[in-house]
Amino acid sequence: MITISDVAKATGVSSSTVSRVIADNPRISLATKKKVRKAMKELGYYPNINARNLVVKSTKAIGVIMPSSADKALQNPFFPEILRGISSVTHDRQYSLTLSSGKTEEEIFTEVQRMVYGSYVDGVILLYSRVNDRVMNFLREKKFPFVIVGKPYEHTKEITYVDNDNLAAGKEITEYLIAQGHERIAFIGGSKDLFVTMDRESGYEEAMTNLGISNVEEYQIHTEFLKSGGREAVEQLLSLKVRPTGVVVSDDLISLGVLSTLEEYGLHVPRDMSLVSFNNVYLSEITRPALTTVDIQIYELGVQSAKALIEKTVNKEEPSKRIIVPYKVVYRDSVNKLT
Amino acid sequence: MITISDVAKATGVSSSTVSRVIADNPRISLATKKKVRKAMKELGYYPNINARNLVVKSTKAIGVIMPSSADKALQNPFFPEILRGISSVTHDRQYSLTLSSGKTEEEIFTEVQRMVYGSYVDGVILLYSRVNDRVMNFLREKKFPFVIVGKPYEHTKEITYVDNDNLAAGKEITEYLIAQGHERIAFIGGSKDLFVTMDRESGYEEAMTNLGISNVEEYQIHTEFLKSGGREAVEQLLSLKVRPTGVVVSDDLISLGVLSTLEEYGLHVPRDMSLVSFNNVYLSEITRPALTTVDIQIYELGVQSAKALIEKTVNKEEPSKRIIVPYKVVYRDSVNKLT
DNA sequence: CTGTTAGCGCCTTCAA
DNA sequence: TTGAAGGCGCTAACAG
Repeated sequence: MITISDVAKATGVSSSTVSRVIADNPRISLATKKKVRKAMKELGYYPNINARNLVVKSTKAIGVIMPSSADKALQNPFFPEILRGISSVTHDRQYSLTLSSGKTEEEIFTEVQRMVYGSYVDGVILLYSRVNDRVMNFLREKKFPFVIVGKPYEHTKEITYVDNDNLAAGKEITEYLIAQGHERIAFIGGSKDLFVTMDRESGYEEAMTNLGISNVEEYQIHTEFLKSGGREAVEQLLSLKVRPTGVVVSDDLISLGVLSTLEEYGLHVPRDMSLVSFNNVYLSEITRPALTTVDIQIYELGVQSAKALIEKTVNKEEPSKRIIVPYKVVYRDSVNKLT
Repeated sequence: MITISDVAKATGVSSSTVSRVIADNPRISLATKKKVRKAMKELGYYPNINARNLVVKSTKAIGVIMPSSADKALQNPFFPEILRGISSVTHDRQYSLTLSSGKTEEEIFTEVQRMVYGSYVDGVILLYSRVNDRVMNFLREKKFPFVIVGKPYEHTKEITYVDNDNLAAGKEITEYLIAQGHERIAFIGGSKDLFVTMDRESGYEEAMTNLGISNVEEYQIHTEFLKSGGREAVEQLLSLKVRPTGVVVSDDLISLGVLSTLEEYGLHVPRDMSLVSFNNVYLSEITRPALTTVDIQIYELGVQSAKALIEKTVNKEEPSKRIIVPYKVVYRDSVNKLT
């Protein structure tokens, strides 16, 4: 490994001068800068990040915490996509990106502890938000910079988070269904204690009551993500004496299962049943029919959260904020207009 | 931040003793060990990773390089899944995991350079393998530890890589189709210069010729991943005077598009067309029909590559090896038995 | 504009 | 079994 003092020697200056050249300190003459840079290039010098981190007490690295991989939800294309967003800004700002996942909540917690205490990272992005989350509490307690993608359970004012207006989105997409003549509309959502689900569902409920259509309890179903997910939910719905004509599904991935089960039962979407959902993951254009879904701009969620976090880490006094990424409904072929 | 000398003071020993306790050095008496550990706990001491890295010249971190995000392929659930595998071993061994992606090949290259020269990581896993890849060449040249998931283009003997026996898999799955009575079998693959595609296709070809069924060139189609992917390929196939009765698709994701297009054209799978593919991504059980596909054990690919890499980093002399993760055909409902 | 000095937190000889 | 001393590579005052 070739160090700062190697290039210092080679150039005949002191190592602090070299250090200043690296930092592009304006008080160094252009002449020496050039000289030093030349030597750096020739010798193939690259700064040792650990040495630097040690002294400046910053790592220029952020940690991204994934939900526990027990959650099959991890398979959601949501994650690669948000990672793409995050990493585009870390790349631009020369930050690095440490990924942390764990099988259990426990594992995740210890990883976060290591990250924080060991100064692995300057801040952390939480890719999930659960009620009363240990990790989040820890971070708050330690006053360690973090941002949440999604909505925090409590202390909303003191936590920076990046989210969509899921309530509005839920409302809008439901109203769209209504506008197409649907009245018996069901809701299929993921786990009840996920905020996304709750918000989207509230939006759905609001739209329904607003239009004087009473919320039928049997029409609101919660299910696991993959596989069994859609299936059970659909079966429940189909067993009802009065079937819905449309359904709002809280995640494209669940829609896939729903679609599949529906077809299995010989029902055609959208003819026999209309479907709308959320996320606009690439899958939603491949399914048949292609899904009408809310594009929540996953990539942008990543970008915003990374930016917000980095700001927080460079300026610890940065006030907490709430960043709402706009959504956009993408109309495709899964909805039928009732006459 | 509380340091080693803080706990030294608190315990009345020297900092070197504390350091040895951390390393669990056997030459320290149990008594002092206990005493020191107690103090560490009370004070909430955690080792500073950068300081340690600086002196031991190792980071206990590995870098994972994703394919350029220009490739829509990134959306493949393959990635979260392999990351899960990798991170399960990094977690176990207390390594950390730095993720690097980039929009362009160029970006990726500079990131890798930073990682390597700046001692961010001890080694690198390449999640893609392209012909004549700059990154790979760089790594080889620098003799920096790395492993490839997939098959390297050249220097196969000197590079450690983790792969499936895609040729055998391609052959087996094709033979299965043949055994079901199919003779006109097409192949739809991703980009031609991806090794996976090539190998799987070779397997397909072998199976066909083995059985004296000549390879029809119009039956071998290459396409982009998402969206348009399946569509074009299918249209090409359907335009043929003699249509195939079965098709081997090189990736579940492409199968989705294929399925969708087929249905659009009013063809029923498997009745009118049988389909088999590769990866056994969770999607393949949700589609209708559920796909018969080769389970390549993505998670395990991740585990193996991480293990191999870590071994390489701790023992630089570790010989290169080729690790083949077994595959397994998962039979579901996308194939029709012709009588 | 540049050099000297000190020190970040930790590990590792070398002595004792 | 433990301490003292030095150094990893870099930056940041403080001088000049």
